[in-house]
Amino acid sequence: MKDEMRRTMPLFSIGIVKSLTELSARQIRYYEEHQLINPARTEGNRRLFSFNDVERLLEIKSLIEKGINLAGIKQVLTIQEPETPEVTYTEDDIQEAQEELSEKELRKMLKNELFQGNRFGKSSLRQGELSRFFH
DNA sequence: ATTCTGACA
DNA sequence: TGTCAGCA
Repeated sequence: MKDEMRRTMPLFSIGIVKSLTELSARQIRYYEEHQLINPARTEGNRRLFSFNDVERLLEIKSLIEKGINLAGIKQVLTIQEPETPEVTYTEDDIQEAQEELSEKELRKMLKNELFQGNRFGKSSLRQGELSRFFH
């Protein structure tokens, strides 16, 4: 599996992204409205975020914390083109990827979290949202 | 239970 | 941005 595929694969619900980024659902949806991210959708219209989306959100968050407004962020981040018919993932692809999500990638994300100044390991991991990713 | 869109005391 | 409504 190519690396690009690994990070564009739609995997996370907005709930997981909320705990991963410490951003509110309101903010995440708002940033999407302004084309800062373009998460995929399930048949039921639920958003599915990729590693790329989460990384972009973390970048957006850090910029917001530095007092930069959306106009400024749009200048910093390359605006993502809405529909990109590049690659299409079947639900089986997504389901399989969510099950095979490696610990290595999670480490990378957790590392990013720490780098961004967030802290896990505590109550931020409600229920077991991420437990299924640990084999 | 969770997420979605629209709206605003 | 928060939050509540009314759906799916």
